[in-house]
Amino acid sequence: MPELPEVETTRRGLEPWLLGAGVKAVAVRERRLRWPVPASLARDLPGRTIDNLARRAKYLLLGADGGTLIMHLGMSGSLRIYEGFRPPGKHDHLDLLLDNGRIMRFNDPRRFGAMIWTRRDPLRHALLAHLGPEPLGTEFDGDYLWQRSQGRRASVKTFIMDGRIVVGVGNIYASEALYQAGIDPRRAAGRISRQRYQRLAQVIREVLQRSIDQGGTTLRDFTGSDGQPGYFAQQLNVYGRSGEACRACGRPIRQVVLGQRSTFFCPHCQR
DNA sequence: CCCGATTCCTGTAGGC
DNA sequence: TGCCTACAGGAATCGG
Repeated sequence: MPELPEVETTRRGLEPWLLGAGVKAVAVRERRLRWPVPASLARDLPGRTIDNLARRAKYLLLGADGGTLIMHLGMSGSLRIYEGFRPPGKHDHLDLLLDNGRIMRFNDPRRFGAMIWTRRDPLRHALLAHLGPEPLGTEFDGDYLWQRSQGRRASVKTFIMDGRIVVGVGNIYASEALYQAGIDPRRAAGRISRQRYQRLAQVIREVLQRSIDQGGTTLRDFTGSDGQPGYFAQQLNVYGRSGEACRACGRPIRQVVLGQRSTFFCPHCQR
């Protein structure tokens, strides 16, 4: 499931093929994604040249002559580059046909992904306007987290997964970061010291950066834009390891549900 | 504002 | 082996 490292891996993989390419056509085979794919996309995008591929949170922003295709991979989406014609397979919902002979193809079995076309500043789009800071950016640090946590009674895990607080920390990395920081994920966000938030902010950055360096996490089916899996799964300490031994203390990893999401932690190492 | 529950969807895993 | 059900999750949205 694509979290920030997987989206960044995809961005880096796509960028060299897309920058400078002209869009010849858009083929939409399935409009029913998270929101309906707008008909204006197939009209407005062809004829434009792609001049930017940025990431904000888990959104990819494909800029073309002042317009932007806002893309989200949802939880099962992937974007790949193919050379020349290739028959579309199941769940291949959308193609951009490029004038360099390549195709950018969006595949998304669960259709939680999104393709949105805007001619305005994408950062002002309702979906992006109220997002919190990037975890790898300069605004994000322990003091910021601690400030925002004051008075909050929801669990710290739910807190760091809230995109209005900080973006890009999904279910896997939330469990991993809290393990690294030694914090019980069930603890109320507002009852954690400033000092521990310093540590938490630091490990959030570290775990995301390390995963990007490994090409992301492939649990089941994530592949980068070249079809290669990511290798970070081998470094997961708690996620998906319910009942297995904690790598630090040997006691069994526990699984609970927080905010309707499975949560993994070591009750001994995390308090 | 804050917070938890519900919702979208399909592939896969587990039970029988 | 095959059928059926439960579960997984990003994040918008709703209800309290």
